[in-house]
Amino acid sequence: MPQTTRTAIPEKAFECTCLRVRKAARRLSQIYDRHLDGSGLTITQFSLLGHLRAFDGIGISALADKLVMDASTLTRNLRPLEKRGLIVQRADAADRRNRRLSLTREGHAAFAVARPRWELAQREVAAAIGGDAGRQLAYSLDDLLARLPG
Amino acid sequence: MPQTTRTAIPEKAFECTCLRVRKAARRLSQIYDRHLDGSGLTITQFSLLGHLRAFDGIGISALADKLVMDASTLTRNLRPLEKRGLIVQRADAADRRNRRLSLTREGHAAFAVARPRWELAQREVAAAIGGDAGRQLAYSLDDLLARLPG
DNA sequence: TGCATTTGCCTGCATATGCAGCTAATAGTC
DNA sequence: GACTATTAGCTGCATATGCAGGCAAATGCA
Repeated sequence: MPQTTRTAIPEKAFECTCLRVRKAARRLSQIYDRHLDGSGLTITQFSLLGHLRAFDGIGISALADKLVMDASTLTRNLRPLEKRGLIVQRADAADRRNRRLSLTREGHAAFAVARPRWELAQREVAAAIGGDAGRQLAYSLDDLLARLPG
Repeated sequence: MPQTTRTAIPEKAFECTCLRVRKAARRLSQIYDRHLDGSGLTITQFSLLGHLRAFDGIGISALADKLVMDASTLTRNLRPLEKRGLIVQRADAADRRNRRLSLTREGHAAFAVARPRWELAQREVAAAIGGDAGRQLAYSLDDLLARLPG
């Protein structure tokens, strides 16, 4: 069937891995943020506090690496949290370029308040996609990140 | 081994599906944007032009749905493209609330210039994660989006 | 010690993201 | 036709994102 349409208009747009992942990220962020609504934290901020809880005293660059995020973005994302007193940064005595990040008591409290809401989001997503698929997806994404270093 | 550490500091932060997908999205966006550097388009803008190419005359809301994106975000993302003359919007004659989006000749040209660069990024990622894993990931993400409607 | 390099972080700029709330235009009902 | 409800899109606000380029502290080397 040669050239039935000269200017072919495909029903579907091209397949793009990046777009797919970004769409999923937007949908998931929306779901998590809705669950966190009322906790005073976005999912970005919750993840941040969670990391500071696990890696107390970590510096900006090291944390940015863990989050696969530009250090300048992290600097700015920390600002509202610091202004609200949820985190503190102090210069490292040994190397004053380093800014050691820590949760305050209020930061721990905010995380604790948000955590059950986060768990509901986590469970909702796991239920929707299925346990096996969820584990498979987690593995795939970790593998992707491992194979595509910055 | 009871209570070796009272204040347990886990070596790893919590497992969060949302964070994982967002990290992957950031890494992939970085890779695609670097490949597109010099084309004058970001991967966001390239995807947008690609969709307008496939869905000529589509409205803001319908396109936002396809992109899993808030309509207000899309409105703003279109602005720089319109200012540069890559797209046009005209009110639908039949329903003047609708703003029909189209690529201009310059928009088609910009897409054509960027496309081979995008293909390189696409191939680089596919090579890094492997063909089977790539298809599996695409399936998983499409399934996730289908199971988690807005 | 002095100087070049590297490292850690920040700022300026531009774009990306979504929610709440708004206006304009249409559709539905009587 | 008039009133109401719905729909499409935009604006204000706040946060999220990364690159280029800057500054200051530390390091390496002569």
